Amino acid sequence: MTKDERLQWFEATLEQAGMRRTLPRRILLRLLAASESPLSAQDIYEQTDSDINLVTIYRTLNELTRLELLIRTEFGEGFYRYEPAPGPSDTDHHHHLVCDSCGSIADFEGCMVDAMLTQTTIPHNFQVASHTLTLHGTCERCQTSPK
Amino acid sequence: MTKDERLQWFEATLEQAGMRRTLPRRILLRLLAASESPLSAQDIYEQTDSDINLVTIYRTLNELTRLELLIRTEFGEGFYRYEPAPGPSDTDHHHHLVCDSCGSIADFEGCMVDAMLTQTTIPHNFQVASHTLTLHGTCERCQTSPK
DNA sequence: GAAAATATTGCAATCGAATCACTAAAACAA
DNA sequence: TTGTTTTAGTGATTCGATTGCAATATTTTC
Repeated sequence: MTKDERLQWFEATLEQAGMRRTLPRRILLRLLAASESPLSAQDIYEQTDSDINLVTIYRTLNELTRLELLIRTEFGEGFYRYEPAPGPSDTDHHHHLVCDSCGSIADFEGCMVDAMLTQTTIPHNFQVASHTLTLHGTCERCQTSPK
Repeated sequence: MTKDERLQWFEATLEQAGMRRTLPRRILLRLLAASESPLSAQDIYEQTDSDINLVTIYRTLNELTRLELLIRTEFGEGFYRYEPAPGPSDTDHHHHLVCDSCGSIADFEGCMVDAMLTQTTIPHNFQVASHTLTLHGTCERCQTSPK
């Protein structure tokens, strides 16, 4: 999914939901799309030099998550982090490697949970819609020089 | 792992850590061990009829988690839930099915993530120590009568 | 393009989960 | 029992996140 495609999808989804295209929403999604790793509300607040009110950031994050334009994940830090959703064609989703030593979060492409699930019996007729997988451990840097 | 084995392991770990065997710790672990699904601090507080101070519950949960006697997980509700750790022989760990409709949390035995990881290249030489997998979707009850 | 309609933002206050500092109490060792 | 150390309880506080309301900005309509 290219950057333009993503933006177009974003605009279309807003339109469809009857929501207005406002500066905070655009700034926020642009920031998230450009980020290497998931951002917290506080991260975004700081990266915008406090131009956008923190309340607006929280509200926007909630709305965009509800529209499934963002994915919200908790990595054991006590707050949520957000990142752009993989898009309607859910072929390229990824998961995360969390370093328990330094807290860094890296992407982990090539998820095979879906393939795995086809060969497994899910109890209670539970209908799986999505999944979250997070690998915890030690990143390369911390293996050589632990903090 | 039987109930007795678990209790023994619990006592031994406390002893080893130089921690004392106190009533709150025993009550708390007994409650968690008896529960079908992960409990929050608030859950425990209510189930003990407020006999144990909430601060003590939080502190105890943190300590037991640090000793790896408990596992802490966030299921998207905004707070943590706790459950007994699978034990030193990490063969029988499980994951969870979270119903996005009613919020129920069920266990999901038979994880094959570890097996999966042996056939996958983890980027950046990341050393995996553990993982968390949560399946979201709709439980049987909510499929027939959605809330 | 200007004005009306209404969605959205910002501010102040608030909530709820979780933590801290401190004192009182309980568990263990001698 | 006595003394030492850990642990529990109390009150205050922090921090992430939410809410009500007035002010503002975006879209719609003329």
